[in-house]
Amino acid sequence: MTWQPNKLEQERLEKAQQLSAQQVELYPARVARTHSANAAIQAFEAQEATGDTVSVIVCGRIRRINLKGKISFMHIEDESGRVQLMLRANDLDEKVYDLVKDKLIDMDDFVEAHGTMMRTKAGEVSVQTSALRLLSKSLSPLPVIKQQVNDDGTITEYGEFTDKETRYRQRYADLAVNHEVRQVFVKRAKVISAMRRFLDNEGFLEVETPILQPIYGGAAARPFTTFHNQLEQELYLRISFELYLKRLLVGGYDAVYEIGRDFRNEGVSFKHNPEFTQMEFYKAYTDYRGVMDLVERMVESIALAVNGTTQAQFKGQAIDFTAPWKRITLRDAIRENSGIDYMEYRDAESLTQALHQIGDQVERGQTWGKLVDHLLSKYVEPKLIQPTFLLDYPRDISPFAKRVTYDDFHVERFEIFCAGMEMGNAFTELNDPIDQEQRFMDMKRLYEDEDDEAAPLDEDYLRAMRFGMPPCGGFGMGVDRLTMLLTNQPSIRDVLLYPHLRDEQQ
RNA sequence: GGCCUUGUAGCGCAACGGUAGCGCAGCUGACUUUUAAUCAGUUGGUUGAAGGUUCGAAUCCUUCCAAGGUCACCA
Repeated sequence: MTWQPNKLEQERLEKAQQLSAQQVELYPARVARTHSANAAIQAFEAQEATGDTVSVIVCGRIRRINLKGKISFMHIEDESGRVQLMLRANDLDEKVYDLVKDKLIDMDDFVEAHGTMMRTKAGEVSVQTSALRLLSKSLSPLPVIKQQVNDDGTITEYGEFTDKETRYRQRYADLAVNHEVRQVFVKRAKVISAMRRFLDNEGFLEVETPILQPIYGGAAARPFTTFHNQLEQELYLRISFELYLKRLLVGGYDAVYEIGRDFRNEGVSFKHNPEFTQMEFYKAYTDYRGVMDLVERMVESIALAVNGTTQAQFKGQAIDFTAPWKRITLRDAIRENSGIDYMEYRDAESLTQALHQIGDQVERGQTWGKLVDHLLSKYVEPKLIQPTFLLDYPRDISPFAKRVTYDDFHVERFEIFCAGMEMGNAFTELNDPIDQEQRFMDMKRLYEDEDDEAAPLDEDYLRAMRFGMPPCGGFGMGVDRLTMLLTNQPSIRDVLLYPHLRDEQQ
């Protein structure tokens, strides 16, 4: 794609040429910043009473220009915020002031300003600028957003850059212009660091396991496939970390976790992206009830670190992460919300009929497990707004979980739901290698019945388990979705810097 | 993949089938404490793409492209 400058860009190219003709360096290498914008203002406010001079060199992108003849004002912005430059013809080299007056230095350029801090008549702390230097010439203008600071300190913005496609494709422009978008990704970083801090403090060891895997597993999803040329080996991008992490418990670690990227070759939606960030942990000598307590505390501590409160607003709903969260069995939740007790219909045929009786036209030929899952996602999931543990899932949709003690149909598994979304999944991990092998076989048969691609059987995982795996609980959580909740962003794309989009067409 | 909605100047938006317009930005000029600065003037368009209907299409029809939403798929 070759660049076709539009009219505005053409004008800027001409300005760049004029600057070069005047021996002004467009992209100098050396910078001499002493203060961030915010630090400069703070330093002045700290000294204001004594009247001492505060000399600064500040750098940033020009976000506002107000030319007023022989005096001009600019706002420059760095990551810390904005600071105003007051530029007087008297204070500056004449040639430099002309660059400003002739608009050869204009909006979106990066500049370096030398000067002393002062307060203007209108009361704004500013840099009385004695020298101004271009740091980087902007050839493509950013969308213009004007800001008005209200009496109560809030900021009203005029002009918008809202087209979602352009914002996602050109995230750099989105970030440069939309301050609140920058804030979202600051919070995202805090989510991850708070999560890591919590787990480290709980004695977990952070590990890294392969992304390129010869056998994918740990979830039911289609993988992305790739190929290693030299080894002539087909490889898959991981769909979960589960099986590799649990092998480490065989190796003798008591508690491990990983935060990283999973890849699933499935549909894209407001809560699905082909690559997404997952956290999984596994902890020996506990079970899914122990995991519940841990997860409640973890999410509480993350919410506090990110927002200073365990309350959150998401899509206009108030969400309260304060522990303890509601706990209800899947069976009860489905019975309460659909009127169907799936334990009264223990095969696919009769459960399908029961669904038809309540007016649900599910297709015939689905497995019993899938029908239960359908009941969950259609009748229960949308109603679970506050964080809720749904416990005890049917065995044949949960191949890695240990049986409950009270019957043969259910396993010790929970999922967390919040704001109508699945947020996490946990088991009392199955550590019986004979039972595990049987479950793999059962799953394989189920998938073959459905003419679906069978999940490959991971012999090495069974080999590991045969050495003995301690009883343990495991947990996985979508970091992107948690970030959505804590930043009140309605789509996963809004918490991913570079969400997946189709190829840009010429 | 199905259905619904959208696509007009750099950005945000108007225009009944009848001359494509407004605000901001841009450009020219004025202004030494402005802050959505103000004032005067002014440039900018193959209306997402390609066909079709019509005397006449941004507007109606068809196909395609892209995005958003929704459903399906997604333990």
